[in-house]
Amino acid sequence: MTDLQPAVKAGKRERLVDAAVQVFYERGVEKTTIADIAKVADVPVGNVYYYFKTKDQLIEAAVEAHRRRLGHLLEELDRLGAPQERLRGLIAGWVDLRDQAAQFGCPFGTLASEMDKRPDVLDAEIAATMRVLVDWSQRQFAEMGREDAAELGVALIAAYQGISLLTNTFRDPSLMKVEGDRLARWIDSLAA
Amino acid sequence: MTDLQPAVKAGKRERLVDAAVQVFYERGVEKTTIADIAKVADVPVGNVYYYFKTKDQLIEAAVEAHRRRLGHLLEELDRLGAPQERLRGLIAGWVDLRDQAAQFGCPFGTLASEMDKRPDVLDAEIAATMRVLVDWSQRQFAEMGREDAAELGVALIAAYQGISLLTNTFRDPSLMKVEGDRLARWIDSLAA
DNA sequence: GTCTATACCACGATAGAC
DNA sequence: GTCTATCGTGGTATAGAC
Repeated sequence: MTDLQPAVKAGKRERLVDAAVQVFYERGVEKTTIADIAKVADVPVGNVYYYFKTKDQLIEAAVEAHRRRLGHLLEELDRLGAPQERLRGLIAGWVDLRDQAAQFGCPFGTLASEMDKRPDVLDAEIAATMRVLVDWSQRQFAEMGREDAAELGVALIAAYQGISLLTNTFRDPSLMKVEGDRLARWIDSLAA
Repeated sequence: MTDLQPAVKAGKRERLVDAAVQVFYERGVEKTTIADIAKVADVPVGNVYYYFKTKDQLIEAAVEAHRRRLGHLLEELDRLGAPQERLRGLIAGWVDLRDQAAQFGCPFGTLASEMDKRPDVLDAEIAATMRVLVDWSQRQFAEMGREDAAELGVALIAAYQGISLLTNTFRDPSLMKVEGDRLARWIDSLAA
């Protein structure tokens, strides 16, 4: 927050956010208690409230963490040469995490879905984070010379969110693999 | 359950299930209280427990209701002539409900997503219901002569689940419309 | 800044009168 | 079968000692 915080404080706060991201993902936000997060972060329960006054603030911090993580991933992908390669790189990352998806779904999509039902948390933060991903995809399609880049970007992210849900519902990681291969072929077929 | 129940009893039970389906959808399962459902169904709170001993039983009844509703929808679509027409009919239904999707997401997808986080409820029921939809889609693609019907059926339902999530996250019904049109064109392009 | 003990409340579920 | 009143549990949040 402000400058020059003692290292210990920064460490605890960070551990709490990391724990929140993890436990929200695995157990769901509604079923997660502050005590669950405190335990994983190895911080006494009451002390959590020194860093986050409410559970909602912890959720917001978790969303922020997702946004940062996503930003870094896309920076990595931007180093790849052609837009097709970057898109295929994104898909490859999804397929790599297919076992996780089968267990818990998409780390951010499940959060977005749950947060829609929680009116007090700012949807704006969730939507903005999802938009980072959609915008990036649309930019790649545009660089490929596609006039319909806008709808293709949406379609790609939707395909991922949807196959994450099905992979999770059927607990079958191979669904993600098959769909990833199909999407990669589709992208190659779109080259202008 | 057993035969020859008085009409009044059947009426109340049915009202409770209808209310559960509606409120679970709009407010989310975790945030919904028995009192919420009782109120919408116009049944006194304590009386709910005469029909359903636990909240989980109410959830199971709601899933069952989704399965029945889905079964009827697919029967309707089966009356249409060609498999392409049936698939386009399915998509048209999704697009018609785009405003609802923007508000609350896919009625069944959001439930499936939430139930993954609730270990006590039988996933089997959820997966079986989703499978009805996937199987039906795969059958249509197979009738169109596609060898890859299995992956196309999964891809179609995933596309719908994903665009429902994005439509909801961005609160923008037009996303569903644009993706629906794209999917319809895609299906036509697949005709053997 | 750290941690324990606890206030307070909401919800699921039950007891028992009618 | 119907309904009211209430219990018990568990979770968020706080008070206040250290």
